[in-house]
Amino acid sequence: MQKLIMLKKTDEFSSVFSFKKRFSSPFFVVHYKPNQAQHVQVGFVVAKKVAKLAVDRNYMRRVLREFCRHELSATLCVDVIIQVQKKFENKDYSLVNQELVTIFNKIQNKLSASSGQ
RNA sequence: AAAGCUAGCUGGACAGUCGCUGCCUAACUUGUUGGGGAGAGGAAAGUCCGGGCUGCAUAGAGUAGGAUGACGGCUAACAGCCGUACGCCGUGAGGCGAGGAAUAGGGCCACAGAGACGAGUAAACCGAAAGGUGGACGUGAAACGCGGUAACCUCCAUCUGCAGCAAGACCAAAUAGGCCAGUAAGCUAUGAAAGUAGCAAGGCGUGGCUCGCGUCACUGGCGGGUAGGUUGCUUGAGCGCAUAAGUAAUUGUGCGCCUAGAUGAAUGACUGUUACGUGUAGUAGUGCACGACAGAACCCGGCUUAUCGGCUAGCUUUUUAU
Repeated sequence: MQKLIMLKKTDEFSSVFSFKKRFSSPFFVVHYKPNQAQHVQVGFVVAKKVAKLAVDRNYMRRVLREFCRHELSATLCVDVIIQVQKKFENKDYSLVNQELVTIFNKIQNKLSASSGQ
């Protein structure tokens, strides 16, 4: 299993944002940008506006990390930023998981379509 | 038994699957794998006080500014804690209290009252009048009196440099820029080669030409320093037990223990069994939900704020029984 690579620099974040491709759902906005590296790179944005307490923000980050580690295939060469729009808790877990799965399927389809052209 | 007061403890348990961050250890392909072990709190929070630590500043003294304010003690220090006294609240166990000086000085004193910190109303008296003397009754917490207020300034006593781990220290790529030194190549002779000798000495500008100067290029070196990395970074005013001194806070002695160290930031997610509590359905067995406040960021001592409950100890009041 490949180790999850995180986006860190402000430059990396803003380059993904300025690519202006995204999918949204009730809980998330997912920005993405194909990259040259042979693996997925992810970044999370959990604003203080979404959840005031540090505990809640940490929980959401951990759940997102968990999802990326399990579900993202290593062959997907793309930079992704998951931005949380709405606070979610433990009871929302299955719903959150579903949303992320559908979003990443969309991204996969889009990418394979564009590479096929 | 009920209702309370104070102090302390606790912050469900076990197992499985998939992971994360340090540490120890073994192997080799030197960053991977295997094994072992560790990994949030009583408030980690607010950043309100006080220290340690680090850098800068600093002869000494004073002023300004800031903080504190019964008395005595504890402490590294404090606005903390302990004891005593005083005031208020409570039947009581107990709780609360920024509490020195008003004869150093300034300011302020609502409503009522003529007048509120300096003034003057009525009667009466003086006077031709203007006005003056006079100070009752009443109001009010207080009416010239060693009045109140210092939680208004102030005075007195004591303390007080400034900044903070993004402190500070070290290593240091690329690019640009700084300083210093230098000019490659080539040709000829000799020699087996190494080498030696001689010629020649980068481009552009200045100039008739040479030297020189400037600039560019290249080579080498030096120093600053960015990204990044290492360190600071967890063994400490440390924790537990026993014992001695002390009313106590606390301190001494002995023995034992090692208990997170991340850095765009690990400590997680899911599942099962089970304990406890609450709600709900039911006659019941039982079923179904829900699980307080909240996440380390250099480290300690406090304070304040948030918090579903549970347990332990001491004490108080009321009722009942003996």
